[in-house]
Amino acid sequence: MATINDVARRAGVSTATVSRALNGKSTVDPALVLRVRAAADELGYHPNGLARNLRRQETAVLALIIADVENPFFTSIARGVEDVAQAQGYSVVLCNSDESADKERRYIDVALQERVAGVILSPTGATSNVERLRQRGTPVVAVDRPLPEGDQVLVDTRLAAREATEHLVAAGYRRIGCVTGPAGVRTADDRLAGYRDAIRAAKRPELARHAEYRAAGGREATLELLAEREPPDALLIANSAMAIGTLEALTEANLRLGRDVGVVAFDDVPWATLIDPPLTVVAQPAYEIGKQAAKLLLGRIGASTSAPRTTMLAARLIERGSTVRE
Amino acid sequence: MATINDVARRAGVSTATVSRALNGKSTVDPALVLRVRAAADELGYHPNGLARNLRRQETAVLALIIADVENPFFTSIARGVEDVAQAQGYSVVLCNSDESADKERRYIDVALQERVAGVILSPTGATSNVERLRQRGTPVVAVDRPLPEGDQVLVDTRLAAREATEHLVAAGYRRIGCVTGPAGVRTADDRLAGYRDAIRAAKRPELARHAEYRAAGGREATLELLAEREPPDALLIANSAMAIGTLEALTEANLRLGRDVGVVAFDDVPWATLIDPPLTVVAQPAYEIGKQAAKLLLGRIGASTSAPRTTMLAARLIERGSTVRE
DNA sequence: TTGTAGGCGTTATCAG
DNA sequence: CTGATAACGCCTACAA
Repeated sequence: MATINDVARRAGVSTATVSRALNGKSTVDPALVLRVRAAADELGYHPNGLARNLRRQETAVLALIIADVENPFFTSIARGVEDVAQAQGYSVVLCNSDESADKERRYIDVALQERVAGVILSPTGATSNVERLRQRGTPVVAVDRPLPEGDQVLVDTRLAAREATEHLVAAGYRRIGCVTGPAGVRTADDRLAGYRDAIRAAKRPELARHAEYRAAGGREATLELLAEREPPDALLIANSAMAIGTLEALTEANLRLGRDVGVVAFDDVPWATLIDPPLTVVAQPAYEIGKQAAKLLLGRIGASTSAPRTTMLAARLIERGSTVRE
Repeated sequence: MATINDVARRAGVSTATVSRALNGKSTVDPALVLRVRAAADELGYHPNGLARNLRRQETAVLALIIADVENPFFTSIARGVEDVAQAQGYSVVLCNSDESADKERRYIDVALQERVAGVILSPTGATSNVERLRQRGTPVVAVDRPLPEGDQVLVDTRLAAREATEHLVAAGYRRIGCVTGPAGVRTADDRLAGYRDAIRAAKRPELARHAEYRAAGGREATLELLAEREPPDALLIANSAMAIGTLEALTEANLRLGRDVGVVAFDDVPWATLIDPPLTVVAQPAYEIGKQAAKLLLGRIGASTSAPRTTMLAARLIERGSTVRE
């Protein structure tokens, strides 16, 4: 495998000149630049990034640690991050923590060892993981879920849940239930809190269940609620994967969407308009979250630290047929 | 930032001993191991992966370059790769080539520079990109699309398209159309070829369109076909994103799925059973593709080269209501 | 403008 | 069993 030495020998110059020529330093004789380039091409030379980074003490790589690669919400964030990072010459390494604090810790260790320039993550909640990054001085930005005293890009999800519930009240539903994610996951707790805010203000009974952020979780929680003595006639569902389970459950129970049971779900998915009636959703600006987080992170890299910054984005309720009673 | 030297000094031993102790070499006095560990903890020492890899001339990192992070087919592959890689102590770096040969080249350059242990990719078709990896001796495995004379894990997508089309014929549809991906993308061409195989055998008219592998592409191609003087009464759609566009187009045109226009789409998506009638699909074993590819790649790493291997997996037609005429 | 040489942090080799 | 030392490949003062 060709090294800078081989190129230098072949071009009849020193390694210093090769380095300068290939890195576009202006102080090199154009004729030499040509000779070096030719030699490099002939040898199929690719600079060794490991050596380069070791020397420079920096890597143009960002780590993005998300809770679920199969969740469109997170892949949208990924694209936002990627687009901004690419434009600035950074690569993005995508890691899947799978909602597990342990996997998160492992990936943070990798990030630490590989000396990435910065980390964006949706924290599982184990703050000790993030603490290690901070100790080392690696910039961190949290997305989707808060990070105490850290940079973060969030959605006001409690407010969004409250508005979505108020919408159900206004649409004439009387017994409104909520299926949210696992207790302890901050977005799940916040959405539940927002639901409660609205329910109490409207003086309605509370009907809530925690479940895994997956279709199976949504399905079971929904079936449980439907089996109550006084079942709900509307549901707020905390993410799109769970919504799939909920819709399955309603079909099984022979309940008509909208007419029998109104449904609002978090996250605007491409298939929301394909079902009948179309699904009312709380659209989160996922791509924008990714962009903002990447910008914030890149701003932190190589800059002196300053006070933590929180960017709060708004979600948007998109009313469709699934919350129309008649 | 603490280095191995700091730890050595603090523990009162040499750097060599620190290295041996932390890497679990058996030939170290247990008492020293304890002292070293303590010193490392106190200093918050994380070994520098760059230096380590530079020294060892190897990295426990795989690059996975896929055409679209937002396509569930590819994220499923990613999980398959990840699960196998994790179990063997490898990390996976996910890169999004976005169906662009240029981005693909850039990511391959990064992989080359960072000296990853191996690469898994869905080739865009520009074989020159892969050639660079080969020259350097970096193992490569192609997924989803073929790589001339290389290791690959593929689905017999031509056969699958043929069977899906035959299913439409058997279901009683008469004018069967096809919406496939961009010309030049191998899966798109193969699915079109499979469609043609069946159409010719059945002596039916051919009605095909190429489009982008996205909802907008599917929508437009479908509208075009529907605007023909003799429009199709059934469609084979080459991926799930395009299927969304197709279903939108049918709704706009007031055509009932199944009864008026039968539809089969590639890739089994979670929402396939939520629409009415449920969508007939060609299910590809995406997770399995990822697993097989990772196993194949890991087998190549550090092993002597041998003849290229092709693993061909089968897709499975799942018949649902969207291909029932009455 | 070019070359020489030292060092980034680690691990492997070779003595002791 | 432990320690000194030489690389790994690159970049960048400093010197010429």
